[in-house]
Amino acid sequence: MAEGGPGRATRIRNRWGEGERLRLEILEAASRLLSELDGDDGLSLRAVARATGIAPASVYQHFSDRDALMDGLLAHECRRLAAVLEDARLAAPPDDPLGQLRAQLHAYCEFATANPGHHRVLFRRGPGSTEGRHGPLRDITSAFAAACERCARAGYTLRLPGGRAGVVVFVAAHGRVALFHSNPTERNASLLRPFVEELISLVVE
Amino acid sequence: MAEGGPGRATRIRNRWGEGERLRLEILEAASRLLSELDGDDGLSLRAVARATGIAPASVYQHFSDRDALMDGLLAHECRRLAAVLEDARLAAPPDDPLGQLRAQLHAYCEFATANPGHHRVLFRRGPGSTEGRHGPLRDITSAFAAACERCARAGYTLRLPGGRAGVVVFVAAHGRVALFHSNPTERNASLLRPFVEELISLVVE
DNA sequence: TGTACATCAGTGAACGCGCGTTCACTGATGTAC
DNA sequence: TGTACATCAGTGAACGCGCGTTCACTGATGTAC
Repeated sequence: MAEGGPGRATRIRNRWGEGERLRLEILEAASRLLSELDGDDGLSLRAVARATGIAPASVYQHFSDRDALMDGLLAHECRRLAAVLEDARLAAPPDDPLGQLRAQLHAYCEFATANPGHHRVLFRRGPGSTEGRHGPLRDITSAFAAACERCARAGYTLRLPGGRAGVVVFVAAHGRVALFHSNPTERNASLLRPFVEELISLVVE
Repeated sequence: MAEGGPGRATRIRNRWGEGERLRLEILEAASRLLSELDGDDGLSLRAVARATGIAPASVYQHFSDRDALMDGLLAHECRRLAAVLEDARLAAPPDDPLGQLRAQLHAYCEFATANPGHHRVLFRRGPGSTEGRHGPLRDITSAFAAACERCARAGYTLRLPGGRAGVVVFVAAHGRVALFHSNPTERNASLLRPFVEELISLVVE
């Protein structure tokens, strides 16, 4: 073993024909690592390999280089966040679109504050190549825009046209989260809920 | 010379008793480097030394280690941003507090979009030690809160109490800037002005 | 059934690189006597 | 005035480290005949 020290998990190799499983194992290990790191510094290819319990060279069977690994991780985290938002919407009453918007905003803030590393990976500048690679932004903003349009159809009066209210409210929550992460004195998750309520009060009625 | 290659500027050493000058030269070189890097990756102690035109070891005469250098750079950039905001306020008519608020918001966005690296350094998680080290946040938010309170005193009706309007408006602009930096499709500075106007329209009157 | 070969999942060791940091030093400029 | 010494600004070379990446390999499992 190249590195058998602490942190190197023991692992039984996948069976013949099941090598593709390792790809997901790597992404899940990287995701786990992000939770422990609370930031994305130190998220090296070698660290991911250690967390997965494999040799660094083995990563190259599934990702052509470090950038490809990070792109894969970005896509993985995009799916996770999209699921969180969809779950929040489904958990709110189906006939309460404002409640759904509120629930999704709170879910976003909770995800972002509880998972600093994941949030960082989702919203950071990617490695050069714009090709075929895009963050979670388009899906998220359109989700919030749609939520606001449902509110408008249900009779709420919004103070911005079309989906703009949703965009503004999400962007503002994103800004609050960014400050939560960047400033030690702002790292208090209980301040996020009232902030979100303020935002909603600005935009609706 | 340890590294005489390209990037190493020629430099005449400071005169006897003027060694303190180098401290500022280092910070200014680091700041210049941030402009070229448009991000804070690659902002190593050695890269700063190269940009300053000195040997890496010489940095240690003014900063005890890399973290101290970064703290010094943070303070340096805080002063720059504070000056930008103050200049914007002074450039607006003294009897137009709403114009001052608007000017400061636009100035913030312009600084942040034109200086990605500087913005990143200002709003990122610092090196562990919270002691004696704080970002520009407190000064900025209180500046915007004060701007909003001036508006209220001048007769404008704000839809949030006290300085909250200023805080919300700044946080939302910060969120918009963060997306500008994180998402290639959002890197269009001309979209920031209408966004700021939307924010102001939400909060005032 | 046996056996030669192909394919698979993954490894171990090495490479060159830039990094942060240390340490003894160099040469110029000041000061004490 | 000269001279020994102290202080100053800054250097050069080396250290150990973790990194991304490459390459020939190993051992197990499948397949063709």
